[in-house]
Amino acid sequence: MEKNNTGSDFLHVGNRLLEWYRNNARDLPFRQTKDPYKIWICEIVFQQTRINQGLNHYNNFIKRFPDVKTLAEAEENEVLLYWKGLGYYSRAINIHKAAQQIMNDYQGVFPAQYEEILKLKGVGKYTAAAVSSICFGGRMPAVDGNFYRVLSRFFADDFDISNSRAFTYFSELAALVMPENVGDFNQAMMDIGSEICKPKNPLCGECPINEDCIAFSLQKISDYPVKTKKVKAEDLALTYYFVHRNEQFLIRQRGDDFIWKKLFEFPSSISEEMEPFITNSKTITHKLTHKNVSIEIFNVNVTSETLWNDFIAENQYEITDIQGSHEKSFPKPLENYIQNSLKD
DNA sequence: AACACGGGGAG
DNA sequence: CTCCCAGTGTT
Repeated sequence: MEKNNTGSDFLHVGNRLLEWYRNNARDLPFRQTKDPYKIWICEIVFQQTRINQGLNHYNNFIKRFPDVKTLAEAEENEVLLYWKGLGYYSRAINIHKAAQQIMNDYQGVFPAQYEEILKLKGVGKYTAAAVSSICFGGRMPAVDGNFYRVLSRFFADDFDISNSRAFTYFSELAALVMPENVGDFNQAMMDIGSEICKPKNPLCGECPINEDCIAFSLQKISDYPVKTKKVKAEDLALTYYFVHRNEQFLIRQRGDDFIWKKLFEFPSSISEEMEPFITNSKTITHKLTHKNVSIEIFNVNVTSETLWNDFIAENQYEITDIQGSHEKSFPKPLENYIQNSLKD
């Protein structure tokens, strides 16, 4: 029996995954490069994000910010603009800070060591393992949701993936099947997980390792992975005023706490004198992972120049053109609201 | 150790 | 509707 350097009897499994990957790898823009900058960006973009959902954002981002230096020198708001609609906006803030870290702490040269990559803002164990293995021959498994699913099924292992020790636990399982080429192995696991070993209706008949898959042999695929923790969404009610005059409207930038970090929004209140200018209101419901958001937006058409100027003087709102609003990063529901207002 | 953080697509 | 996705930071 062949053994790999962990002493396990599963070397052939890793090799079958690599062979499958050579013939079935998805043709993705970041598959033709080992530029650590591009691999890093793609790892961040695709955190908790399907490939189809983030592909345009990735391509646009790389086109505008082709290297670390360009990104580090950009304004944070422009980085956020390229992240608009992707969600988890702290990723954009951190990716920008990390670029500046690389300029300041590593003379602009992307660090090659796992431990150094891990120090970058927004880079955790998964991303550090992925970048170091794909670009620098590192040997850490890039344990993500795909690893949890593939390995829990392969070993029919009921370890709870919502347990905070799951990353370490499945890293050890991964080491049992990990071949010499860890970079390709990590990418092979991602593709197997998304194309074959899918959450629902997996294509076990086409799986290159189905002969050794215990859950498959037991017809218990749907029992894995085990995940006990359920997220409950709470209600969140927001009120906004779309205060506009002469094709312009008022906005302000959110803080870096709570939801929609650093994105722009409308005023949450108006003065009493403004109330007569409210023409209508609209309630939008929007689902976030942890919140059911209900947004009531009042349309305020300020026909009085005096009141418009007074309101702006009394508050620190920014004035922006409705036509040019695509140059700011708004939360998705507000983005949609602005787009609809353009049609009127 | 537990929780917050977006948005979209599949079933 | 529910689940889950190339996870990380904070408390």
